[in-house]
Amino acid sequence: MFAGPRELEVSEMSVPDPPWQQRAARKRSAKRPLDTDVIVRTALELTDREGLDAVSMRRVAQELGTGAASLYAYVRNKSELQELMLDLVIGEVPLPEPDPARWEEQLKQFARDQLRVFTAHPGMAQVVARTPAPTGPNALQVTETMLTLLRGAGLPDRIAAFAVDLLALYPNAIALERTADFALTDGERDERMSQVEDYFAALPAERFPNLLAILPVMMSDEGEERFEFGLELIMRGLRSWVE
Amino acid sequence: MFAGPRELEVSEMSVPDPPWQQRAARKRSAKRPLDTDVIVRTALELTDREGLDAVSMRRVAQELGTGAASLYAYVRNKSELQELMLDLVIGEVPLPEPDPARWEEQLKQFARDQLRVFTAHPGMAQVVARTPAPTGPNALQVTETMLTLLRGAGLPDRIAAFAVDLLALYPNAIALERTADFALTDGERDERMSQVEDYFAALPAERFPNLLAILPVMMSDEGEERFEFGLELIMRGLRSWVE
DNA sequence: ACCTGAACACCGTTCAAGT
DNA sequence: ACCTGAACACCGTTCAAGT
Repeated sequence: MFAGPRELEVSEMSVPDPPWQQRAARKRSAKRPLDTDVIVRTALELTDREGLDAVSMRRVAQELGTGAASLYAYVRNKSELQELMLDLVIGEVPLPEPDPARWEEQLKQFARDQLRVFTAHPGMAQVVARTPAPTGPNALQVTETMLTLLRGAGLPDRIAAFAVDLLALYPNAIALERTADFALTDGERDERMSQVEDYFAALPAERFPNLLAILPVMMSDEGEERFEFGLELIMRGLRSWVE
Repeated sequence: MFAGPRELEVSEMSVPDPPWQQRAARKRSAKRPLDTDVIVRTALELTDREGLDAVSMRRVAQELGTGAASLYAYVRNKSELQELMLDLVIGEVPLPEPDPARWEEQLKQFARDQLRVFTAHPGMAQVVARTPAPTGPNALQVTETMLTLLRGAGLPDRIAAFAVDLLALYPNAIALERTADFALTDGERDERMSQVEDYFAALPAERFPNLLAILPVMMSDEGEERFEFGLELIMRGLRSWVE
């Protein structure tokens, strides 16, 4: 496995090159033989800038000054590359020091951090949705910590096992929603938004009385409150199983 | 808009052609000019057989005996085609006659039906995740009915607005998970499963004590109970907001 | 032993040219 | 007015041929 983001590489700890050497340094790094790590990081940087859909084997190779075929020496296929990217991303979710007394707040914060991290890497939430059970080292560490909190709270093992799934599912589903329109420009987003608003407002009141009654609430811009509502609902549900 | 599945077309109500006329009938139908409806239905049939990833504009056109370019007279682009497919699928979710006394059970059944329908059309859950707010006629009807149940239960409008989102999000996220490995053969699925199991079992006990303690529960095949747990959790959470 | 150009079998979308 | 062949600019992946 490649090094997760919590481990610093030697190169990251050293002093930066002075400006007059940077051109040479870049050239050297371009000529340095590939390895899995640099491929995965390059793919992730491209994701951050242009979204996962723009990350093709060809684009990543181009970014590294080589051809797509060369990547296949280090990565089985595109799907494996995405799973490696995924574990790198999961590694950015901060791990709390489990404090049984604050289990609810710590689990909520976990979910908030997960949402934040996946929103910063547009499209990576799709990879989670496609990956049955993430088994990278960072994913395992996250799961272990969540289980510590859930079992420490006094939840039965069976409930804890279900809950750990649910607590990963929810922020990921929201991240999926929030990064869905990443490819759209702000103008296109606004246009779509006002079109939807007009369309809803024009619905026949006799067929959609509840929808129209609730329209102002649905259209109000409270994405964050909506997410927090879901978290609070999950916590209230979990509390009911604490023995 | 094209006709939803709840409306019968004339052709569907008529008696089937006798066998000796069917070849001619098929030929005629192959020559009949395209329309949006037949394109959407063909795309959905292809999805059911081979999964959404196999549904390209070219494949759909081929199925209809024409070229991809011809589809663009009836459908703006691939994304619009998928949104039309989505509303057709949502139309398969049965609408209950709202009974305020049974709001919890009716909402649960809604979620179960949504999961079932989206599992039957592998990949369509991805389209939901990508579509900010489905606005097709069938989607609107589903939302209206859910809101009737939620408001009828005595939930405040704000909570009802949040809850209707959550109640669509959850079965969809599970459907996404369940249809993720549609492209895999049964053999590949089993192989992956047993690999994951071996991998988990080999983890160092001192670093992952909770994960290992809970492994039997996580590996037990209770996907349905897991889904029902989430439903029950949502209901317990919602109950706490009933005024 | 390692790397890669070129090829294969695909994409979504556009548009000039046909009927 | 309607339809579509061919083209454009892309894909993921393989493999023979090069160094």
